[in-house]
Amino acid sequence: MSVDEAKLRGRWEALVAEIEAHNRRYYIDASPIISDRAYDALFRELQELEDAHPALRSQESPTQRVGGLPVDALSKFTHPTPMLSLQNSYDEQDIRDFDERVKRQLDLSADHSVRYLVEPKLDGMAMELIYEGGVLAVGVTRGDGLVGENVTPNVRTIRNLPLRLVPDSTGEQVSSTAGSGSQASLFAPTPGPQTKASSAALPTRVAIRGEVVMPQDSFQKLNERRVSEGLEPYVNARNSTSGTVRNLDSRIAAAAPLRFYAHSAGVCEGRSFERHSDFLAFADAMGFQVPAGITACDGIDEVIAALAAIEDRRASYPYDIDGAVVKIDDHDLQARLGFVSRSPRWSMAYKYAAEQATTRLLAIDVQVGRTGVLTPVARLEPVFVGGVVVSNATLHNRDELERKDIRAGDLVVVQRAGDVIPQVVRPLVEKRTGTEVTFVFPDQCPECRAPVVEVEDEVALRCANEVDCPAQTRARVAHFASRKALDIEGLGVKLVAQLVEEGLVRSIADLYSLDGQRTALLALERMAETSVDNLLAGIEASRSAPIHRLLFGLGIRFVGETVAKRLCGHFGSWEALASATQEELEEAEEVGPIVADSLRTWFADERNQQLITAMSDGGVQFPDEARPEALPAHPFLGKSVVVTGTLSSMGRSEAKAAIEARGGKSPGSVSKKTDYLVAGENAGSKLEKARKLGLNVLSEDDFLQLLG
DNA sequence: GCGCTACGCCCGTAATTATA
DNA sequence: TATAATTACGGGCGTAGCGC
Repeated sequence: MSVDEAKLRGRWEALVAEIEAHNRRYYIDASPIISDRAYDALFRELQELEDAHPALRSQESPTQRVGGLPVDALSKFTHPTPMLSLQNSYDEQDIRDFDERVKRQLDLSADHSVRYLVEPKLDGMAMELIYEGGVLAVGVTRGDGLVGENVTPNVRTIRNLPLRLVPDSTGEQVSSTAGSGSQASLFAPTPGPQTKASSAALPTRVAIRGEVVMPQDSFQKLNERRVSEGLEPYVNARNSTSGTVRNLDSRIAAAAPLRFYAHSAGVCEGRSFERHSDFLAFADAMGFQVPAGITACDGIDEVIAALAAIEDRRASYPYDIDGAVVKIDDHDLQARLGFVSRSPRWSMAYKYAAEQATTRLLAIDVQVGRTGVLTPVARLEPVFVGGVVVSNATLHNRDELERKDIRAGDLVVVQRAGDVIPQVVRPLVEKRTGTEVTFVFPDQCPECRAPVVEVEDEVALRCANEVDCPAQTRARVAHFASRKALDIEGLGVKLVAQLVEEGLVRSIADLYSLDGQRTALLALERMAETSVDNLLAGIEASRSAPIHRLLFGLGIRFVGETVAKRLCGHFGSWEALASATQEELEEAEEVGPIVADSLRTWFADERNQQLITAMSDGGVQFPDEARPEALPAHPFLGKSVVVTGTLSSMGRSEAKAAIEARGGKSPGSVSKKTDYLVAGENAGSKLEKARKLGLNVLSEDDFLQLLG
């Protein structure tokens, strides 16, 4: 590098650092120390410098916050570690139950005080930001929790997040958000972790998770602007946020008042935290905005007080909140509690009661689902509640309908449960006029007129015509094509309905012979060359889908996403699964007699065997499956690791848990299927047997090393 | 009995493509 | 070129029933 270049680079660095520092003061601390004009001058100088010397421009420059050229499409991005959701609670008792469960699982006495953090729960869009070498590399939406969408260009335009991690040298001036009011900040009484955080090393790779929101006042201004430009105002902030973040033109995102608030970490390499509060202090020190009002609590009584305090101050926050989150602060305790399927055991969301409204129930319709279940649906006089206009709501089933005594013509109370799903709470019986009509559940399928059957001890009523009912076929095919199943792009409910209506598709297998039906496809409504190509490409891509998606997509009763993964992980191949006996099926985790019976019955049915053959003939590959995809690669993934003898560093059940957490199994005895034997002190016959079988024997040290 | 999964359902927004 | 239709995706719940 020449002297001149070094000088330019130095000036660039200085400008970037200064502008970002001002950004932080303006957007996070709300205490700017220079005028807008002075700021603009700095910004212009940086832009001119970069225009004159494009080599200087990089993605961490504040000039990148104004948005760049539109992209063609959003790409998928796999989260380094899955983004889970939280278990919900709705009242004090739920929270106390949570505390008791935590103590029981941790073997703590009932009077022990666990240290919790209580944080406001922002109502926006979940986001993961991945920083590599301290620079923002990727922003990704939650998606299905495993794979989200890469929205990096849009995320870069969010003003109150750092494009690169810079330890905060000013030290004490943190987390003084506008609207924080009198509530003590988490960081104020405990300055300890924060100095520690800013002095320690930057992680080499870290995923910062949080929520993207539009503050209420900015949202209103945005709408005023839209109205003055002759555009329709947006209906609510959350959906606008979602739409903006997923916009293909990042200049749109740059013009929108998006803000990011950090709340937790995903993957974190090269840095660890003892407590969640340490992480929050670290995030704060690195230039992230952390929601105001986070409170550390000793014991559940303080938690309940903190929840009440946040609810009292709900209206004073600059953004919408829909509840609060309770987390165990200590990371060791978190690790000991672990996870259930999609949510951690060490955290709980506390959700506020939903806003309610009154409206007229116009009619009750019946829908037929893919399993033939008949579901009554309320058609409502449209009413604005909880930020949206509600006109439909599920009534679940006949029993529910009778229990609530809901009649067509009733005035009813409606809410959005959890602020999302419309729900009919109750009828206003006192407002009845006598013209309301009690709903009589049909005894024929509303779609195909087949008889409706009732199974003893089951609430649901079903259409008996499993094979030919068009409603069931439509729902089955749509389910097969849906995101969590085969994820066939371009095949939505409307197109499925057309395909079924025209007789082009009578079963899932027919999808795989559509290649030869171009002419027929082109004749369908709204289908021209492009759409047909897209559809066929989507179907082609699904031919090599992993078998757990296929299994889930088939819609076998009791086999959902989770169980399908378990089964495929357990059996490894389609053939093994299809030929498994009742007993073999029950050996798989989470599979009991009912699920096993459902599977065996399904595979034994000749029509289903023909279906599989037809799919296979249509080019579906049914590839073998090595491992559940949710877990990161690890030597124990999919392996059977037996522990014997006494380990000095942990108990046997802990060792088993550690193995299982990494995707392995830990049965009690050695067989030729065993991959590793961990031999502790005083190992006996199992060690002998393992040696005889020539298995891998690990010492405790080897084991700990492999655990990582 | 508790905890968890399966299943079904809803609304708003942006993008995309067909069609008028 | 403008409009309409369709898809995808973001936001999760309530209820039933299985597994442990």
